[in-house]
Amino acid sequence: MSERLTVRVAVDAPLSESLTYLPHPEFQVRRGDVVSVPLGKRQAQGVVVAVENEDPANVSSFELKPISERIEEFASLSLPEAHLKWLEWMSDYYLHPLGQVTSLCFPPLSKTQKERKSNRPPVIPEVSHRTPHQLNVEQQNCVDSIPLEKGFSTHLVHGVTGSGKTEIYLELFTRTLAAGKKGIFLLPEISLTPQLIQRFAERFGDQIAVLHSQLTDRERTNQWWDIVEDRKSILIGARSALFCPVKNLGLIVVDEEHEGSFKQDEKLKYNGRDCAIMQGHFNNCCVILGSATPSLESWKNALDGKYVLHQIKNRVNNRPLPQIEVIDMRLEKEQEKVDILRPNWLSEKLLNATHAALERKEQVAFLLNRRGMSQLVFCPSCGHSVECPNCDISLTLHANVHLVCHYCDYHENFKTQCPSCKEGELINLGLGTEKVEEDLKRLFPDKVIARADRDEITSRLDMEELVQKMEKSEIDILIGTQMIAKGLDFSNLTLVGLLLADISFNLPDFRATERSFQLITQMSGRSGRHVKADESPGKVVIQTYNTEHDSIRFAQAHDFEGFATQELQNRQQLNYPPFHRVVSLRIQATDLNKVQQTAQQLSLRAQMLKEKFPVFADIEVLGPAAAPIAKLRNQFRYHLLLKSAQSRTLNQFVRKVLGDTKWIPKQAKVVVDIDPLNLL
DNA sequence: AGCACGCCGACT
DNA sequence: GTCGGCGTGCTC
Repeated sequence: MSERLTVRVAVDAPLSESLTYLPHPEFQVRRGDVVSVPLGKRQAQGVVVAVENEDPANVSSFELKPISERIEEFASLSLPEAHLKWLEWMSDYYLHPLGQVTSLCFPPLSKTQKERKSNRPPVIPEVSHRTPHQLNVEQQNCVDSIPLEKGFSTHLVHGVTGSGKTEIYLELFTRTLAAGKKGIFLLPEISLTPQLIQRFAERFGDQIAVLHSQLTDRERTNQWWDIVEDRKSILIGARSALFCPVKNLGLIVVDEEHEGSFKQDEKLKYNGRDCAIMQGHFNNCCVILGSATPSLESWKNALDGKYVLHQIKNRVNNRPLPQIEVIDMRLEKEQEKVDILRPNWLSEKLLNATHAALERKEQVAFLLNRRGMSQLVFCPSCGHSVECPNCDISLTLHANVHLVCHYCDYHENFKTQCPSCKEGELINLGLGTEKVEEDLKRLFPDKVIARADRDEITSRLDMEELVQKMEKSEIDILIGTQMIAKGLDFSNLTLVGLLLADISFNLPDFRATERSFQLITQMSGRSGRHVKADESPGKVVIQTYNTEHDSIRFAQAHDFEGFATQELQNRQQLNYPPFHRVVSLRIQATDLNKVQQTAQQLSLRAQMLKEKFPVFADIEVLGPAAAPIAKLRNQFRYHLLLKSAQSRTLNQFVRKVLGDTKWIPKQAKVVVDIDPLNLL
């Protein structure tokens, strides 16, 4: 058989390999081109990854089909080589089919020529230009020490809250644009606030595009083309913005790099921060990670010299750091003061501080980490608690009428009679934002109280409205979850109360302490951001049952480095990240037996590989064990944890353990999570 | 992911 | 008889 050209295409289907096609008779394709190909009985979109001579050793037993067409819209757009390399790395590293990785690069709708009129406010606010602030010495030194022209390097900017990191980023983007290059600014979804976008708009006018989950498909598609067709130069977005094929990339900034929400928890389980660094690597440009509370992973990389460390130790204009007071709720409990007006979740000191702040016409925020608390509806006479029938999770009471599962969509009406013993009356243990709001309204009847949580703030417009009201001081007391702990900047907010700091101390998660430290530090950073150097600092009150906990001690002293040193020691002793890498293999199925059996097989395969290949000898295999959330959406869950000092070895090991996956029973599913953050 | 095939229970 | 449920298998 004579040699002929074949085309390898990564198609949008869960296939581990790309498929081989024949070239189209009328046009040539090159690597990176976007094409439509026949796939079974349908047409699928795909990306050409190679054009090569047919491998004679690998002549297939079936007729190859030719490519159907080049997709019109993308005819002039080929994925840049650096972007393709990055996509291939993603596919390899996270063990996800390349075709499904590449499919994330494209916008949800097709391009339209004519602009339709929309009632929605514009994605990019129209604001007048504002001249940049003069950078202070620390900020200027930081900017000057980042070699934008010199190719790939990663920089960790550790600046205390309120140290003006955003001004540094703005200046770096200004320089990038001046060099004729583009930039990406990556944030956790939750920090992608109107305030932030506005600051960029004031500086860069119509040079910016934005991609986040609150956009409609049409808005997203238009923003995508604005960047791809070079009408805009700075892309601001959540992790998925990395997939937009930005040509001529000169800078990537990842703000709040410690945020766990950079990790996608489903499908392609990637970490936006880590992938941003790899994208910088393939594009040969600088990557900046910024945080007031760097992740221990990044901190260790900085200590090891893999990242360049830049520290900003002072707040702008030498504003003082807030004063953090820790309240021991155990003592509060013991005192049992007869005070009908004061609910038991509120300490006397926090109540007094609230009165004082409100009298000075300043604003107060209460933060409640509801997700970490075990909300429990419970029968005091028989001990029964109400659980979700689909998940191994207790239900949460809303508005005193609905019982809701926060994991699946299950909800039922709340009846006070205990369904188990039919005698007791169910009571609500634990504290929710709704209860806090109710109690505060009673305590401060003439104050305006607003609540910010998933139930109250559901859209971009809700958030914008809330922010505006806070800015105009139309709100006196703000109650919120995580949502309000990040990035917000209100000049009149001088008191922040963290109602229960003990968020996840009891969760089986080695990162609980780190998360707690981050939350306290970030939250306290919201307080008193605009007091002058000689004024009294903002105040933070932390209520806890664990006053001596590392996360609280170090956060109170504003001592990140002390905390990191201590916590790194703990991690090293237990072979946890950042010293070792972790992979979680989760087995799930509707049938518990099937799950246990598959988990057992999986663990057996792992043990055998360890014995057979000496390179895998140092890999730790933990489990199999029931996952902390043992049942979710009617599926039972077991997991295996793999640990190794070498990410590369671990990757190879996982591939071998899974094998061709034909051994996995049809009813069961094995889910791979590389570098997992969520171990539930 | 789609899409078809195939095997079983239920209906005009 | 055949309509349609979803378990299983395949896509160059």
